[in-house]
Amino acid sequence: MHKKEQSVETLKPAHSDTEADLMDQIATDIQAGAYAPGSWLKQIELQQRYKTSRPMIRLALDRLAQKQLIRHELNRGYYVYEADGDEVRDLLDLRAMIECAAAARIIRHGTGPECELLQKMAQNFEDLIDTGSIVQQHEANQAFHHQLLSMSGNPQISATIDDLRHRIPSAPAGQWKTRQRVKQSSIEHFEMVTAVRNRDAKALEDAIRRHIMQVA
Amino acid sequence: MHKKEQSVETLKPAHSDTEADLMDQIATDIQAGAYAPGSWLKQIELQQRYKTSRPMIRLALDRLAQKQLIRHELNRGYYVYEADGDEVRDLLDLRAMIECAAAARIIRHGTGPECELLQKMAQNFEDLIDTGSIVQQHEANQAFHHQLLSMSGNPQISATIDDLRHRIPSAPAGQWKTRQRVKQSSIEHFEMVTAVRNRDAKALEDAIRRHIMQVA
DNA sequence: TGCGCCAAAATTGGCACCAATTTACAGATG
DNA sequence: CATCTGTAAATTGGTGCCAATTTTGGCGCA
Repeated sequence: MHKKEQSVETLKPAHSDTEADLMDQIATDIQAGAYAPGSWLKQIELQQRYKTSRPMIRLALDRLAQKQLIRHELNRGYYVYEADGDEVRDLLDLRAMIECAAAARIIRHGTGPECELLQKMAQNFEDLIDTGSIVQQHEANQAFHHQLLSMSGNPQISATIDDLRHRIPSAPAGQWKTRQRVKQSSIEHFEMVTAVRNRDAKALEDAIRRHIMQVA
Repeated sequence: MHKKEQSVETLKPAHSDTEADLMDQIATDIQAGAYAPGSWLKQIELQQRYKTSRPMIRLALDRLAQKQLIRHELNRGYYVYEADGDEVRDLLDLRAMIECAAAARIIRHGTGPECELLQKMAQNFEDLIDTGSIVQQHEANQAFHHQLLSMSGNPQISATIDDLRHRIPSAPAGQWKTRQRVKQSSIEHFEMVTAVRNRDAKALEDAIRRHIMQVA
């Protein structure tokens, strides 16, 4: 058996309204590290855990499997999937590809107030370096990138990148373990803001590529 | 009622093995125009049509809704969704963005035999211009682009583009209505093959962009 | 003591039934 | 005659239950 058992731990027994919320909640818990990669997601446990019915759980698990966050083996169940080295490399490559190509559109369509909001989010991330928790930092980083991509004027880009990023193992897996790295991320955020302000597409593209590839 | 009723027509009563095949089959039938955009997908009809149970149908419909091929209204059901003008523009923009960025990688990683296979597929599409049906042309075109993108060495790229292309209304919607346009597509295919053979990234990028944007 | 086999327990997968909501139709009414 | 209304049909959404498969624990045997 190469699959590890799930780490139960004490999770807040929050319950969800719709099935979409349920899926998001499970996804959040997975990325927060509540369920270790390789651990089996037992349906009855989830059913009790999220205070919902079993078909609901099965639907949410199927959706997560479609998103490639978990995997399904017939008559065995669903387990948390962690992308291996090659897949992570390909995902980061694709993410950098899209975001860099979006740089020109961001420069073109980004308006003044949007730029200020972006600056605000970069500052918010900066403030959370010392005070915030890992998940707070992660959320602030995600919000920054979402805002940046939304300035491209093409909502399909941000949606696609969001899906992509969810498949890349992040915070708890440990590329942000050092504060030095988080600080470097923040610096690069401000580089992007400056590039957008100066309407310098090439500088923005470079900053984005360095920022994404720093993980590898 | 702004949603049209579904066009029943006579569909081959093929049945599927797994639930994934069922979803693909429904998706194929939708893109083949069996169900008109806006028409409601009634679960009992689908159940009889595809010779399967109702939970299976519901699972397949949920997956298609996740893929944005259809939409779901609570207590009303699922209906075929056709992307509007803005969304199509954004999807084509994103598709061109990714495929153009992939051009450099295709030039870099594309090997000789892969290039020959690509040539073969371009020829296959060419041969189907006069003899083949619309769906055959569509499949040959899809196979060509899939092969081209697989030569980038990054399977995530082709997977993402496949998902994207499924969301763009295609053949029956009528951008291939004229034979002239199909011929032009074939010419551009061979331009891409030539660019790959010459290892000319810029030429490949231009050909790809023109090819994708010809639809708009 | 280690290996293989067998039975019991647990978990997943699928199906059938029933409730809730919406839609369509018929009838009454102004 | 148009419109509103109430009832019936149809469709969807959810829950529970049971079969099929896998895992686990225990027993016998070399």
